[in-house]
Amino acid sequence: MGTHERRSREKDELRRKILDAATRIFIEEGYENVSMRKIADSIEYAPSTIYLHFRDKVDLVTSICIEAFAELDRRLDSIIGQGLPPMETLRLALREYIQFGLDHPAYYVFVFCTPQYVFKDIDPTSFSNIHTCAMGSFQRLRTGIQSCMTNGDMPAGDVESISQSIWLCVHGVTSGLVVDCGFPFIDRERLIDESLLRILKGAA
Amino acid sequence: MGTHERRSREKDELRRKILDAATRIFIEEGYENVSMRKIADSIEYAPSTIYLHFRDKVDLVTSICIEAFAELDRRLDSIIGQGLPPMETLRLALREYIQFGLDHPAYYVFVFCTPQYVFKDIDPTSFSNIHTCAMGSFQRLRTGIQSCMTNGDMPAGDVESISQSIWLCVHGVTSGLVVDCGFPFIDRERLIDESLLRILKGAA
DNA sequence: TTGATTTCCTGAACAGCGTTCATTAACCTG
DNA sequence: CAGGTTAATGAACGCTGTTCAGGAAATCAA
Repeated sequence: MGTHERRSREKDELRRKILDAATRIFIEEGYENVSMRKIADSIEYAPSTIYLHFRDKVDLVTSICIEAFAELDRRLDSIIGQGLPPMETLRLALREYIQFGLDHPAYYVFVFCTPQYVFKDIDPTSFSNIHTCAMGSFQRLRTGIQSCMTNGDMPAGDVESISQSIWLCVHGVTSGLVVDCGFPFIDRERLIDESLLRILKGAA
Repeated sequence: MGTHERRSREKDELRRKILDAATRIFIEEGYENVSMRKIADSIEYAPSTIYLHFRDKVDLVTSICIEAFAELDRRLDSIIGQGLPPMETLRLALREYIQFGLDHPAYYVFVFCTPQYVFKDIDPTSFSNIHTCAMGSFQRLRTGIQSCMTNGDMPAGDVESISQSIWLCVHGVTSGLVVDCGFPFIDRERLIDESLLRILKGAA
């Protein structure tokens, strides 16, 4: 009696359809412009149907972001796995982090540039889920810094403090370019590369 | 015949009342939670009256931010005016910049962390006004860097490139702490101070 | 003191939003 | 086929920014 299985498969398929439709809108127009009605229209269901699969809009968009940030972790792991010198690995990984932000502006802004008051009256678990996204990547940064110290490329010191400093700076480069607040930046590639060199020089 | 003058004074006063009411809500609840109806209620006017003084919500909030960032420029000028060594002046000014962001989270997030798609369908002049805010402060940074080079504290180089790098990093520290995306940061003061030292070390 | 004119302000309306919930329709089980 | 379960919906609630025809009040000219 595979009825159960088929039903739950159909349920998963609809969930997938919702996620895909929402992702398309989210990527193109950002969180604020994702609307439950737009999603529903595009998959030809009623808006209320979405609530059978997601608690609320934040829960839906968070699910999208979790998938995307898993992709970041894969990219980072692929760099780490190349067995390059610690300092070079670190630089490439940070470069990849920035590139990920530039490639997925809506995701990056939603997770790292959206203040809490935008998520007024939402389930706290939805909120904490958002930041589970980032913790995996940060753990990789911490490990990378540790390797640099062990290898003698960086003076021994408080790994946590240095990791957070470096993340803040790299986050600044990423968010500054992603948000694009109308500032007349110089050539992107050059700005990113020179910024990274300076950030690593400051830590070494 | 001071009628004209009185009338235009009354007009200014109402504009002021709107700005003050909006500022209160903006500070407490952020851009997204500012509503024309809330503002109107709190000053006992009809929502439509606000549109006689401001083109739209973005125009209103932008006016608020321009006032606030003028305050930042004053703070920076007061530091610059102390005649300290260039490097020390630079460090203190950057510290003040970060502090300004922490003191005025709603302002900082609105100007520097809000992507363009949030301002969909708005007058382009409203948008460009937002970033006029920041240009003054950035010009001061550029001058400060130039002084450091002239003084021999920094190797001669592309002032624009270094200024933008440093701003991106300092912006990262500010926005990272202001947005507070749930990350377990170490002690704020220490994180800020150590980050600043590393940023300046990377440029020197 | 009139009447005309300008200025200020408003109420209602439009189109959109996230979300809830009673009700219906479809399906599976026995 | 009856009973029960599940899926999906339409209508509604209370918000949002914004527009605009119309009214009220203050000013000006005669």
